[in-house]
Amino acid sequence: MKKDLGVFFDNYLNKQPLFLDKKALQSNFTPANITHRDEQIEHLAAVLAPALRMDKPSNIFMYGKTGSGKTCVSKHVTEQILEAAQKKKVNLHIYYLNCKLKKVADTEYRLIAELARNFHIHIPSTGLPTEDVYKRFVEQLDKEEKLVILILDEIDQLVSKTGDGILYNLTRLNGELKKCQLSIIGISNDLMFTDNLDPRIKSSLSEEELVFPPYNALQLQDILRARAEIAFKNNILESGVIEKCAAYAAREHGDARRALELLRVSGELAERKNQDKIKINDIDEAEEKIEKDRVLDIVKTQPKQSQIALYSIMHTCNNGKQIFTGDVYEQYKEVCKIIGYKPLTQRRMGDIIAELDMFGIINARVVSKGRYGRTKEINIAIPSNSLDKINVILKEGLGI
DNA sequence: AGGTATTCACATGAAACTATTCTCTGAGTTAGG
DNA sequence: TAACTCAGAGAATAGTTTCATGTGAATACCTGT
Repeated sequence: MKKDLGVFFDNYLNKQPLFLDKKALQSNFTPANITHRDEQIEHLAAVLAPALRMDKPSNIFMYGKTGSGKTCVSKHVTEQILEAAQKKKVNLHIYYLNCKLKKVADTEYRLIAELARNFHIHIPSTGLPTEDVYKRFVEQLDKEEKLVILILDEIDQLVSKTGDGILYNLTRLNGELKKCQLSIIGISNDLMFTDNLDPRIKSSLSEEELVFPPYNALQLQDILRARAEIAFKNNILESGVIEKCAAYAAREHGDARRALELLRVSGELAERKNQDKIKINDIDEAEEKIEKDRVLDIVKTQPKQSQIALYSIMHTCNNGKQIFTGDVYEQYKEVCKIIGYKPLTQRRMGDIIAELDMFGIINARVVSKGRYGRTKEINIAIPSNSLDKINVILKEGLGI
């Protein structure tokens, strides 16, 4: 049976959109002027400025929680300095790499390979010793006189995963380079990151440091207003909307990214409901939706074994009773038998449970029951109204 | 009663293993001169 | 003899397994009063 959607689409097109330019609320948007980050911008610019005279800028380290403007500031400053360099005909290259990107830059090999690819060297995704990749990279770099600034975002993730050898190698690279010079800008979410770093690396890498304090609610409001100006038509925000978004995000260590997302999703919801204004309770709805989508997305993209684990947890966890690792493992083995999967070891199970905990899908807390051992106490952390949906997804995915 | 020793049921760590994907190298093969 | 083919050695990586060691506190076991 085919339903005539013509009317629906006509309605959609006739509708006045609330958005003028949705891009301004998306996370990769770099606004022309950044609010409340003047100090950091100036500092970063001052550190990088020597590049315009072909002097190597100091390495710099930037700390700050997520959504405190680190990436934004660095992009802003580097764009401008690139422009200036072009005018002055300075051979300056700037590369931005997010070390968290799976399959792109999350290991030493891939990081260097990705850099090398920026210089148009073909590096295969595997098969080469890492040393060779370095060699090829250095060769290419050193072909002409130039300055390279490397921005490594979320560098803490990379180091915690693969150790600090990469940083050592990178800082050492300057010694091997004859014509070319390399500066590193490290960006980290973890404020304690350099504490457990080799002191030599630490000193050479953080010649300069830049701290990004979290935004407070008022600053978030300013940011939101500036972006809303670009993103929305005039007068479609009910009063108090900005304030509430800011307040929500301020609660979460001043994460501007969250605030913007909240505003965007609120707008989308309002638009879908054919409202001509964004109302305050759209925000609550938006927050719920964001959380729900996040969880759903995680559940869907988990590997099968994790899904089985989660399914087992959900089915052991009936009627809110306390459950422990052992219970889950027993149930898990049952489920595996039913759907014909080879069960993993309990050791692995423990890790999977820890992963699910990290995602915030479950809460797992180590408790000691004295004589009766030590284990993890597990609770489901999903709001009950999306439990059913997740159950369906899991059953579908596992073919039960 | 108060103190210490045990003991449980896993947690947590490190290293080794497996399977897959992909490269490089050099021996053997082929085809043209 | 140069070009080609192809097997074998070796890397990177994700996901595990194996082995080893750690651990918080309820209980069992003393000990002296």
